[in-house]
Amino acid sequence: MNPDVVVATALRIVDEQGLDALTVRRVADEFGVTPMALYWHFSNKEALLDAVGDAVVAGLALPDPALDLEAYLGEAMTSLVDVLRSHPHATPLVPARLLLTEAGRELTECTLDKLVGAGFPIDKASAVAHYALMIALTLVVGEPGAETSVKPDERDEAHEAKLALLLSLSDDRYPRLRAAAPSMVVCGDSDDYYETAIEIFVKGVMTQVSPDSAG
Amino acid sequence: MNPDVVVATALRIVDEQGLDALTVRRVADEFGVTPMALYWHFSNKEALLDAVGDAVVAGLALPDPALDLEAYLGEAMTSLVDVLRSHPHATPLVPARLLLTEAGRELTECTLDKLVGAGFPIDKASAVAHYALMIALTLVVGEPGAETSVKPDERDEAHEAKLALLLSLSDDRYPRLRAAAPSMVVCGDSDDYYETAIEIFVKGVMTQVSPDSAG
DNA sequence: ACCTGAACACCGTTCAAGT
DNA sequence: ACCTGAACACCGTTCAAGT
Repeated sequence: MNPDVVVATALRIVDEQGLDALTVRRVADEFGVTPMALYWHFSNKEALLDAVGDAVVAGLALPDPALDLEAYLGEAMTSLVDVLRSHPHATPLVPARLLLTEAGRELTECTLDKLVGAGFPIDKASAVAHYALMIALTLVVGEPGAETSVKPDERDEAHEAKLALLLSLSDDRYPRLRAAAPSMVVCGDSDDYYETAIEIFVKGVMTQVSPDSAG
Repeated sequence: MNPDVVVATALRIVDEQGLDALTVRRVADEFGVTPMALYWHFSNKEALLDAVGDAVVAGLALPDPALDLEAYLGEAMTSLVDVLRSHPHATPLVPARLLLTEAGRELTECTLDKLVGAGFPIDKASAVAHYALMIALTLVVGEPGAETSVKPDERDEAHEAKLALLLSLSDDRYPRLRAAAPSMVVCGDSDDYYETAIEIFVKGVMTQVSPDSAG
């Protein structure tokens, strides 16, 4: 038992049973050990959670730095989304750790550089980079049909209940809502869901590039 | 003691001390009553949280339905952001309740209608409406300097620590990150932060409008 | 260096009992 | 109809003690 295997085990628990299922006692059980044993390796639960977040961020792929702003921003967000989708339940741990992890810093630095290079003042570049991270985050946590806030075993019932509720609405007052009900409950194509959101955001950012600064 | 005053008290606790501070026992104390007394009015804690979420959504202002897509979408997001900013710590309770509350349904229905009217297929309209909600949400929860995940009394230290850490980075490897450090830790102008994000998203959505469907 | 055992101050919640 | 009291199964964590 060492910090690395503890983190790996903790991440596995989170992946399988959600963030709430990660308790000090649960991890200890996994090693056939007293809860207090973990406090030798981690000063407290928060430190363990931080390490789990770091482990997720470490899986981040870095886009080619030679890409231009539009392409880089799209790749950066895709890269973020991909790593978060591989551990959706651990996603809430990531934002606090991104800038404390090598890969996250690298990605942010390069994103900022592309934005500044395109004429964004540093404050606005900073805001845009922040938006990009938060949107990637929220897309994963809020993916219709894959909500991390609902436990896996309760998902199907929750979806049916939500669908039934939307379909029970008055067709006079809420025709669009009723028509959209199935796609609000579970998204038809996950990849499409992410691609579309990223495209919208990236295109939106490009509308903010001042015309007189093309280099 | 009735459900309404319990919800109001719960919301006040959340506003003042964060979501984690909302415990059944804490609310009971506020009324000088046993924790179990609350179970007469709410079947469990989740039901209380739902009611708090509903109370927040009830404060939602509805934009003028006569606006066109671009204006309406901007107003809708601004409206969402405004109501969430008035209870930032309660924000995580909102997404699950939006479609279960009159005001939320109204806003979503009208947003979908504008999108469909502009030529979006219903599935894509549904996705875009979902993005808009989630982005409003994440902007509030993740506002630099106002993170709801950090307790009010620990915020200033947390900011200083984060700033110091960013500034301690190598200027050779992370020049942009260092330059952006102050604006990453706390955002200079909150209103600007929200306005910019909304503008980017709305402009991005407008790039998706197919040119042959202007009515 | 690494782990145990007992204890503490918290949780949400059930169930029977009071008025 | 509305609330209490005692109890249960959980939390994270401290502190002293073991090997």
